Amino acid sequence: MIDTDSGFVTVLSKRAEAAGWQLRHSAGAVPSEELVAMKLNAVLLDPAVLGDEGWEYLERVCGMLPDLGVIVCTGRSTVAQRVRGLRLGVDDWITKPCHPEEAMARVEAVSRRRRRGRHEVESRPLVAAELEIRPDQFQAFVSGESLDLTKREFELLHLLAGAKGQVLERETIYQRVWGYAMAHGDRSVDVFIRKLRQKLEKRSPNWGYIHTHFGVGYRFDPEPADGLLEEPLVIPEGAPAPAPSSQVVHSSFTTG
Amino acid sequence: MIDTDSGFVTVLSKRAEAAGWQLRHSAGAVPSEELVAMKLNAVLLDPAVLGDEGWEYLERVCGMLPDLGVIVCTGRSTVAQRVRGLRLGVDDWITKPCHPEEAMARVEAVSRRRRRGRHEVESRPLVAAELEIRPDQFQAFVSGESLDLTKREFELLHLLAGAKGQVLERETIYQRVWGYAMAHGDRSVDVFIRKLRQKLEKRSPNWGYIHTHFGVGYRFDPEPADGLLEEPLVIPEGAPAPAPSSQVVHSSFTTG
DNA sequence: CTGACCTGTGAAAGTCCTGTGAAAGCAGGC
DNA sequence: GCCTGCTTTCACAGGACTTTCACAGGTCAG
Repeated sequence: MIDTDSGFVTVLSKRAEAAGWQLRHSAGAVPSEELVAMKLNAVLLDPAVLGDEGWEYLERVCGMLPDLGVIVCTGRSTVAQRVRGLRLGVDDWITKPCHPEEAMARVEAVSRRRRRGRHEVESRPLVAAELEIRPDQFQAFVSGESLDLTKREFELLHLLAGAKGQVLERETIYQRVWGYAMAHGDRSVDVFIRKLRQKLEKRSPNWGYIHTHFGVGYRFDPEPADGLLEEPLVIPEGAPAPAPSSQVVHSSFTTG
Repeated sequence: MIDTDSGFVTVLSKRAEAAGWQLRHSAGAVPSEELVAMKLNAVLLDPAVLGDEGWEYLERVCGMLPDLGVIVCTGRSTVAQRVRGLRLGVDDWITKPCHPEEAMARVEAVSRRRRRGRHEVESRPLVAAELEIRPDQFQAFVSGESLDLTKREFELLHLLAGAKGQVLERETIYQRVWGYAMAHGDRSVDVFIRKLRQKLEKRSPNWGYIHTHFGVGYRFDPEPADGLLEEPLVIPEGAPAPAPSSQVVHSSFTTG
């Protein structure tokens, strides 16, 4: 909650506590990195306390944290202002003075819809080919042996595997693993994909798990690595070799 | 939209149309099965028109269609009523009279959050003859085999197939796939059409999918390739294939 | 039938994307 | 404070994909 109206803050704090919510309060703008770190469901703020920076701040927060619920609660406003805010990414706009119970209910409504889409498959083990992913251990295994994934690596793998078969765009991946919007030109996702591929191949060399979709993103789908040609490829002359799939780049083998 | 206030309905209908939305209107309760069938993003309703059934209806709809955005727009109400509604599953509660632009913005905000949660890539698979187009994979398949389309190729095919039967002009195609206006004399669309035809014929030789309309553009419409193909093309001289009706040019065969 | 115009085609030139190795930041533990 | 392991950033090289071009073949109006 970002507001300076101490009466309103106090009342809401009490109700929130009574409802079992965790509420943090600030009297001024909170950098979006800190908002990320707090792992909030939603933020309730009065942009008036930010002065001229209000709109800018709203835009920044909504842009960088598209998954965060944003509720504006402020004094008198024009239709144009409200529309501008809502278009900007604000989820609900309440006018002060407002009944704390209604504010609570609206925060709840926004959070509810936000949660709804979230993947519920949080803690169930996931199996794909030789790979076993155990969210409860933050680790993946191949025939009992750990891949020694770091936290980020694991989250990335978990996300991809959870959306098996679907192409996920870099922005989406970043947004869901890192928790905020990807900066233009950021290559972190690529780097982590490489690390994952390395570790995956080390323990499970005969499978390709992560596929690249050029210009789009990545897709998780275990496939036997048939790169190890069992047949000494004899191709009828005249017939051009079966074009290796042009777009889908199979996880390459680290040939050094 | 479920409301009886014809003025409000009319105004909103116009704005919705202008914004490119599809709006359906009813003056009374719509069974939830029908709501499902309509594949709505959101429903905007005034429970007052449902009389005593209002609450019951709201509860039923919110309960049965948790993924549907529900916005109540009604006359004077108490805090208790609004809180009850929001707790019940309503996503936003607007008080009449309200500015139509604000209503639009709030519907948009609810839909946005709804979509965001699902991280949904628009639309489900599309099937035409032997062809299956899967937006979630940025790829098209014929009997399970991928066509290995690149991003652009896929988008082009997706656009054409989505407008099945309709002739699309080059300018339109370019605008929708490339995202900006086509420069005069640009042949990119033609080139990509050729690539698509090649890949389509490779996997599905007995169907013609993309048709050229001379001087106009292209049209997607699967047609069995006139059985002539099974014969080792011996065509009676002088008499070419059955006279192409009007100006429709059949996709040519790559004879080298 | 002829000329102007449009589309199909193959290939070269150009652009942008991804994989990669390594160095530079950071945070936590000893 | 130093070390260690993790994350982020950087620059570069090889490729995949796009765009462009010139020409050939087809289509239409007169």
